[in-house]
Amino acid sequence: MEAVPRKTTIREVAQAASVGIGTISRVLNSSSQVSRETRARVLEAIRRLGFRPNAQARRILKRRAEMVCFLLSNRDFLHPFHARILQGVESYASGLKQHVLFAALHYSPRTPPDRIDLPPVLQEHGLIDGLILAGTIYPNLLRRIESINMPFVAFSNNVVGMGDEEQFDQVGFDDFNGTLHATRHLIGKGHRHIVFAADVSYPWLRRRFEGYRQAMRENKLKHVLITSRNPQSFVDFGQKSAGRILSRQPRPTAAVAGNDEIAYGLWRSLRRQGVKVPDDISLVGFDDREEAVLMDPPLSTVRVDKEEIGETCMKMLLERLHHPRMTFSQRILPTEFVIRGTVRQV
Amino acid sequence: MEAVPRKTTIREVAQAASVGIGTISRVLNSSSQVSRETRARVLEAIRRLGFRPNAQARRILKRRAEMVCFLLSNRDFLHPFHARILQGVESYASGLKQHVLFAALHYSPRTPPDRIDLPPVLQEHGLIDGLILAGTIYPNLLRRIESINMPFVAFSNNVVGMGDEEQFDQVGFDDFNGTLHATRHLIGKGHRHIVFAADVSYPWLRRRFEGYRQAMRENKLKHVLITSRNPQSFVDFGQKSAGRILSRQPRPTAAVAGNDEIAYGLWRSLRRQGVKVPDDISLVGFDDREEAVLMDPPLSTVRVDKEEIGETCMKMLLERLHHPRMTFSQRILPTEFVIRGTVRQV
DNA sequence: AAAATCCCTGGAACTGGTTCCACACCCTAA
DNA sequence: TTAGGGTGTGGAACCAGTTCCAGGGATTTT
Repeated sequence: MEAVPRKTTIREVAQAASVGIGTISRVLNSSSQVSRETRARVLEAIRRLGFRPNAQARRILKRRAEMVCFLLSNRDFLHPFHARILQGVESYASGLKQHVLFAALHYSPRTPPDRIDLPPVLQEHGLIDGLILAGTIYPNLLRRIESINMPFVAFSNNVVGMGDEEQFDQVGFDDFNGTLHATRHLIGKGHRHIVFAADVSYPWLRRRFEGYRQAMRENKLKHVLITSRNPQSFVDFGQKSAGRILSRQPRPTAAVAGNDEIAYGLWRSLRRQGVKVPDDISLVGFDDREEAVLMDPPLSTVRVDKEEIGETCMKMLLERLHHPRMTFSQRILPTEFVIRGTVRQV
Repeated sequence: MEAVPRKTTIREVAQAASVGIGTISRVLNSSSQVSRETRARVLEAIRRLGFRPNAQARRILKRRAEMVCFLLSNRDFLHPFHARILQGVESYASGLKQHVLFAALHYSPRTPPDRIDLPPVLQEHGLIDGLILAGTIYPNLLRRIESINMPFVAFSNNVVGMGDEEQFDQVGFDDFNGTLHATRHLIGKGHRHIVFAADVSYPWLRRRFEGYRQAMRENKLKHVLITSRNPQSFVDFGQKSAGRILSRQPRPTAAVAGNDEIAYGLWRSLRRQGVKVPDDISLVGFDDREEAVLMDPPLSTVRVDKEEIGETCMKMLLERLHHPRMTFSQRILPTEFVIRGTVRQV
């Protein structure tokens, strides 16, 4: 490897400006203890020599990396949903001169914590100050993170198998109220036979189901859960659910899908069978992914502000770093039902 | 801010193992010059004290950050396309213990280079070794990057307004041959009246148009370029193009869209007007975005291996870092036409 | 006029690693 | 027996910053 050319150091600048090294440091950190003339002379020398302070050296002394890691776990790919969270993290972070590292991790929920092979960023020490966990999170990963004493905040909607006694900083959005309002909207439009389609073994889909059930119960309506066998994906789950919905007597006039992908699968399969959305059946989704607007008609769905989730994660992590002993907090961000074209009045 | 607890240092480990500090360093860097017994004693002390070497300190001496920045410019959001490139960068990088920082930048092509406000990562010095540029790249950004002497590799497909004399490392995929093969495929299926829909003022769409034109020319067919006015987006462009395609005499039997989004808009608008794809008109796209498979029928399109682009960018950047004086290189990755359901035999 | 205070400045000591040189020790060759 | 070579080890010097203390000079207070 070729040698990297040596850069100008603080001592050379000090020499050039005929001041001490301490003064240079004070100018760089805009401490007020420098007279106007000295500051001007130093700044001029800095400009002339093209000096740029070395970030690493400062970090050693500050004991802060001013860097956090966004860790995406168990996703074959950075979906737009998480991409937007990352974007939220980055845009908030960069305003505070904090940097964001991206890393991915694949692990099994059954691997013992100490066997989880963390990405290189987490193996080194002092590289990052904290961690934002996104993707599917199982208890063993949390144990592992705790074992290396790394402060973290988790995007909590995809947390699986965690007991209530678990304590950590988390940011999520309101699954329950999301479907509660969506379902109320359907009921308000005159629908009575409304089904819910999702695999409720996922905790977040279970919470959405409970929101739906609550809305049905408060209107004395019967709730119906539609599932399907061995789906290959959420879209496939939706496709397979369509038949089950149509075969019910009386035929439901509306369906609440556990997420937009299920809604998409449902929509596609219904359309193929000549069932029109929303003329024959109304449909609502959850998440407000990009595909929702692209559907025809565009999907009415529960919007989640992903950027805000990212921003809140970053904010909370910084608080944690400033106050390590602070009690853990949990933030649930509100959702919003967006009315597009897949719900009709009956 | 609360004080961060001091960590064990190499000197404490040296004391505990009754050896010199140099020996600890040698053990850490698995240099062979350490006897078996000494190494064992040191490792034991490291384990007992829970010592983890400070990454920053090493970086100062090595003059390498072992970190690169993935810079996404002028995108309102990290689309799946670029997300996959990032993923490719990260997965290749992490195998080599290199880290990837994510940053976003918005700038105008008309801002003078020295006025471009670079993200914090690039303002600090020594934080990263190099840069991977993705998103839309104008010459002024390159000037700016060059002015801070930061080695970089650009994802070249979205480079705009660059003269041929411009020299820099770039990785791209083959726009020209992509549409060339796609169009040949249509011709092979018996199509004669084939149009191309895109705004060719984008250099990459222009190259795709040229590939299409080449295929038409070599078969002595007339090429037709469809554009539309003031589109709000690529999808909208496609929607607005549908009418123009249908009004042509004789009516085209196939359309090559400049990208999948245009294809999607086209498909949606055609379907609304009762024109069936592929029965009435065949359609091919470009990029193979996630939406392509979701369309109904799924879209035949030109696949681009985004992960490979990312991987190649990272590989090339590392080469550049190892050999700063190496001549610039340009890699064009091949594309592949994937046959799905939007092309029929005529 | 002397003492106290304030502002500004220089630079030694420090951060936590790596590098390199000197040296001790053992083994082999002259 | 002595010279020469290889291996293993200690630790000073270094990297490029920050921190802090001591001290000089100007200004204000006593």
